[in-house]
Order: sequence, then structure tokens, then C-alpha cells
Amino acid sequence: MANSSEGTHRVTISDIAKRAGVSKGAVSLALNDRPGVSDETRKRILAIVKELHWSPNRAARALSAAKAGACGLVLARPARILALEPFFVELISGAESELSERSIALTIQLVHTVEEEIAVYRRWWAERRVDGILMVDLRTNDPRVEELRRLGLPAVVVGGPVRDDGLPSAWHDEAPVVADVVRYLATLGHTRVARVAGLGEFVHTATRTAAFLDVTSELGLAAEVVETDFEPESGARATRKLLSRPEPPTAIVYDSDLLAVTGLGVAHQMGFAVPDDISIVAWDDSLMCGLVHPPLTAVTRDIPAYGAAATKLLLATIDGHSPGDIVTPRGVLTPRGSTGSARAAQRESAPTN
Amino acid sequence: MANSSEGTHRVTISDIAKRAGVSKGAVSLALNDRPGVSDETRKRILAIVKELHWSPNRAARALSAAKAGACGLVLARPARILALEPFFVELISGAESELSERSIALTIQLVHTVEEEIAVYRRWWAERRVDGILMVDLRTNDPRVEELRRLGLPAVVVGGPVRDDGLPSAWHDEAPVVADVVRYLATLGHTRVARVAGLGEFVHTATRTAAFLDVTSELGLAAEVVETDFEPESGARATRKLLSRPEPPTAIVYDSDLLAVTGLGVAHQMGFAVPDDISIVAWDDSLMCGLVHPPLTAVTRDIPAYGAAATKLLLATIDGHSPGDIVTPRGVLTPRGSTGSARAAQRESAPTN
DNA sequence: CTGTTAGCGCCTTCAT
DNA sequence: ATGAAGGCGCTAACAG
Repeated sequence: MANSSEGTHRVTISDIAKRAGVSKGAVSLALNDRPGVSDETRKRILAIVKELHWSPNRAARALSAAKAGACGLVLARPARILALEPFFVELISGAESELSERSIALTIQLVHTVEEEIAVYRRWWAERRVDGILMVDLRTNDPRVEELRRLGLPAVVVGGPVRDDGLPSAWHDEAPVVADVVRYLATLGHTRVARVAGLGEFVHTATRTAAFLDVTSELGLAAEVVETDFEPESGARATRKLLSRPEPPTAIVYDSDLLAVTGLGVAHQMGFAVPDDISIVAWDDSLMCGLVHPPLTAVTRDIPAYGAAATKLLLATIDGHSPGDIVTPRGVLTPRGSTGSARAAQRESAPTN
Repeated sequence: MANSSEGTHRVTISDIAKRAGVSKGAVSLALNDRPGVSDETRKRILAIVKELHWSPNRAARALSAAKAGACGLVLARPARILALEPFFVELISGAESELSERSIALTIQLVHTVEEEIAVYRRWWAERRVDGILMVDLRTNDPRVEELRRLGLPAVVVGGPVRDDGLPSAWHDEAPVVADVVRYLATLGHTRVARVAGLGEFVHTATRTAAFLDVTSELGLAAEVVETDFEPESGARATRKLLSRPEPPTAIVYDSDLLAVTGLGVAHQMGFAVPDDISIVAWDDSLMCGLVHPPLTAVTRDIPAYGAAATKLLLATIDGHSPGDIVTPRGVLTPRGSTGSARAAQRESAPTN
């Protein structure tokens, strides 16, 4: 009862100053480790700061520094998809590792459309609620890029590159990784391969598809690409379509782990054995790939590192440096049980549904 | 070139006031829809506000209102687990639906331990970075509850109840739901059932376990509970242990969808057919449950609604009202392909590994 | 009904 | 080396 107001009272710099018998300015100098105050006084002040458990008030600091002390991330995919895409949470975890060090907050908002996303950027920046943002799911001719530039809101794109003088980005060329995957399948003897892609408007989807078609044609493989909107239902449909062909592919590369797991379920359901009848490769590796049976061969990227790199770049951009793009480490193929030799699959025609 | 500073200049209330030929105070009154200014002037002011695209500066508003305009959520589970637990993203999406309406931000932080979590609360509150927080994964004798009360940081627990005069919470009694699940299995003829539980320190785990043992004993079923730490490896071990018994259970209820999917993989791997040899029930339904083969019978809750209810309660708490706990709708069992009659399973002994 | 004023808590000039 | 003063943008309590 006696201390009931303990949690309520705020310690301010004035309190410190009063207690130390100096001015507010002196305290400020001492706190920021700048000259203008004697060593002894500084020590005394810092001791009192500790004793009184003083912490700077973010709002006050933000106001005087004209910095929000926060970065933003807007996600424009349906929540139930996001919930299942480990990519985003891992990205967030990587971003945080950079931010929390500098005690910058991460503000997240989920929206439904790109238009809403842009509206959020406008509001955030108008209110100076964030100092910069991380942007994901870059599209070809993405309207967000121009808008962000117009606003002057510091931003970094996760997964570029953004053409011309767009925005800085953290990315790596995925074409060689696609080539690795296709060559791996070719080595296993597959001659009919397919790709279940994500949304074609996304730059990363388009890049991977182009590379896929290039490499397969170079190797003389029969190739097919089916686009989806990343929704599991859509992925299931794509898989069903592919496996219903008179001569179905013997290997399918999916554009996310979620799509791959969906494909695995559909294959099972249609009576295809994995990997004997059909090999499956996931893009982006998460725990989920290892949980299902058989465990999925996947392209593994260190996504938290990806998020951390992008965040580092963002912080530099906010600070006014304008470093070039950051190239992140490329993904590597992690073979697991879902891929196998094509011989079994080709020996006989596919099972009927 | 001419407009190059467009994105940089900030419009303030002073600008509006100058332009309208009134004082800042008048503008403030007009903006906040409060009396003290004539209707005509108000209109004129609002028009200028629109014309100049004015938005309030959060930092300034926060400073003068002594409100951060943000709520916090700290998650203390490993990122790679969080990434796969749809629960959290869905919870966030529900929370946001409430927050964004009032244009309150959601600040998220991932940490490793409860101690770190508490440290974040202290810092956030000391800095007035948030106005309140949503707390998850309540434990028995949870140290966070006392600390939050001591700090005076407004908080709501998602999934209570918190005993005594702890903190307000949004929750529902899960015992009846557990009973439903067990009765459902009993009706299918199962007599040996097991539960792969989460962390026993979590209140919801303890509640479900107690209910599970109660109901099974009441129905005369052989029951066993194995605890895990929610990690897939740990869940896999538990499943392996159960299925290696001389008389293995014919049905297992898992404490999350992630654990259930893991269990399904292990069962497949050990040569158990699902649901013929072993029935599987997941707790918390997400897309993932429908993707695997066979699709998992699961306890379905409207988690976004849960998050929204908790957030509503939090906002009320912040505003100084102290409403009682909110009781959220209970989960319902959604039967799918992973549960079946026990007859097949009991007819013969379990397959060997 | 209007306009002026004084803070919110911090930082950064300036004089001293 | 120190202290006093002013401003960041907004709100609220005053006078006019």
C-alpha cells in the first residue's frame, strides 16, 4: 500500500538534475557522454540516474530528435496464409535481432491489398510513426516503389533487385539456385519436370520461372510451369492438374514449403508414391519440411540472416548513408526423402486416380 | 526539382493556424471536434487541414497526451517454433483488427526467456513505449503477472484465468472441450488413448491434462500423458515412445497442430496407418491440418476472434475501465480423416517398426 | 467564442 | 565546466 504509486511516477531529467544539484543541460551532456561536464559530476549524475531508474521517454526523445525510433513492416497477404508461411516470422526474427540491439521497435501491420499497404505507408510517414520500412513481395512495376520514393520514406526491399534508381534492396540472384535444383533432378534421371509457381507478379516468382524454363530447355527436359496465388487450394489444383496428365512429370518444384506440403498431400491422395512416382522439391526450408513424411527436399536459405541484412541496410539508409544493394548468401539444396531416381517413376505409367 | 522538398516538409498546426488566420489553440479545438470554435471557422480550418495534408505527429501527441499509441506483444518461444505455430500470427491478425481501427500500433518483440520478456516489459514501460501489453502462454505462478502488476503496466492475459486479483484475461474453460474430444474417441471404440502435451508449466497445458485424465478415468479408458516442450523433436520422441509400447494407444491427442503433424509423420515412418492403426487429433486447427494426408481431425477455435476480444479488453483496461474477464467462444471438434473406428487398430497387434 | 500561454521531456544552442 | 533558454508539435488551461 505504501508503495502503491511506485509504478506511476515517472522520473525525468529534471528530477535527476534537482537531485544532483545541477541543470538539466548538464544531465543531458552526462547522459550522452559528451564533453561539457566534469568527470566527477558526470559520475555523480550517472549514479543518480541508476539509482532513480531513469529511462528516456521515447515520445520526448522522438519529438526532439524527429525520429520515431521504430521501423515498419506491412504484410499484404491473407492472415491464414501468413500464419503458415514460416518465411515471414523468420524474417521478422532476423530483423529484430538488428533492431533490438539499437532498441528500435518493429511495428507490424497486416493488410489485404497493395493499395491498403500504400495507405499505411502514407499514414505512418505523415505521422512520423516510423523512420523507415522493410518491403517484401516486390512486384514487377511495383507501384509501392514509386510511392515510397515520392514520399521520401526510407525503405529497403527484401528480395530485389529493384530496377534503375528505385530503392536499395537485399537480395541474391536465384537463377543459379534454380539451375542447381534442375540439374540435380536431371542427374536423378528426371526428364519431365514441372514447377508450381507462386504469384507471377512477384519478381522472385518471375525470376525463378524464367530460370526454370531456361535451364530445362538447355538440358532438353520437358518442362511445365503452373502459376498459383500461393493459396494451398490453388496449389492443390495445380498439382492435381499436373498429375492428371497422360504423361505426368516425375518431379515437381514448388515455390514455397507450404505449396510443397500441399502437393505432397495431393500426391498421396491420388495414389502417387513419393518419391517413387513423383519427386517433390520445396522452396524455402522450414521445420515443416522435415515433419512430413517423407521429409521434403528443399532449398534452404538463412532467412533470419536475410532479414538482418536488409535491416542493417535500412538503418544505414535512415542514417543518410546510401550504400548499394546488399547481396545475401544464396540458397542451397538440401536433399531429403522426397526426391529420388526417376527410374521407378518412368518404368510404368502413372497410377490412375 | 521544383517539388523536391515535398516529401521532407512537415505541415504543423502552426502552418494551419497561420493559413487560417487563427491561433493554434483554435485549430486544435476544431480538429478534436470540441466546442470553443464557430462552425464556420471549424469548416474553414478543416478544409485547410485537408488541403495541406496535415497529419498529427505521433511523438508530439504522445508526449502531450502521455500515451504511446501502441500496444506490445512479447513472444518467448524460439523463432523457428513461432514460425510454425499459426496460433500467433492469427492472434496478431485478430489483435490488429481492433488496434488499427483506433490507429494504435502493435509492437512486437521476440525473446528467448521469460526473464528477457520481463526485462522488455520494464524497458517499454519505463520509456512509455507502449500503453499496455498482451500476454500469452500463462504459466502457473507466473512471475510476469506479479511484475506487471508491480509496474502498473496495463496488461491482459490471453488464455487465463489468472487466479485471484491478478490480471484481466480473455479465456474459456477448455475442460469441456477436452471432454468432447475424449468422448468422441470413446464413441469410436477407443479404449487406450494418449495425450502428447505441451509444456506443463503452461496453464492451458495443465488444464487440458487434468481434464484429460479426469474424463478418461470417468469413462474407464486407459490413458497416458507425455509432456513435451512444444519442439517437434520432442513431440516426435513422445509419439515414438507411445507407439513402441507393447499395447500402444489407438488414439493420440496432441496439444498443437504442429505436434500433431509431427506425430503423423512419425506414425507413417513407424509403419502405423492413420487412422486404421492410430487415430490422431490436433489441438488448434490451421490450414496445415488440412494439407497433410490424411487431413487431421482438430479442435477448431476462432483465434483471430480470441485476439480481438483480448485486445478490446486491453484497450478498456488502458482507458481505466476495469471490466471483468472476457469469456471467449469455446473450441469445437472438427472431425477429418485422421480419426477412425478403433476396431481396426485393436484387431491385431501393432505393426513392428 | 476566440486567442494567448504554459507545459509534456528531451536535446542543443548559447552565455556565463 | 556549467547553467539558462528555446524549440520539437501538440494539448489544455487559461485570459480576452
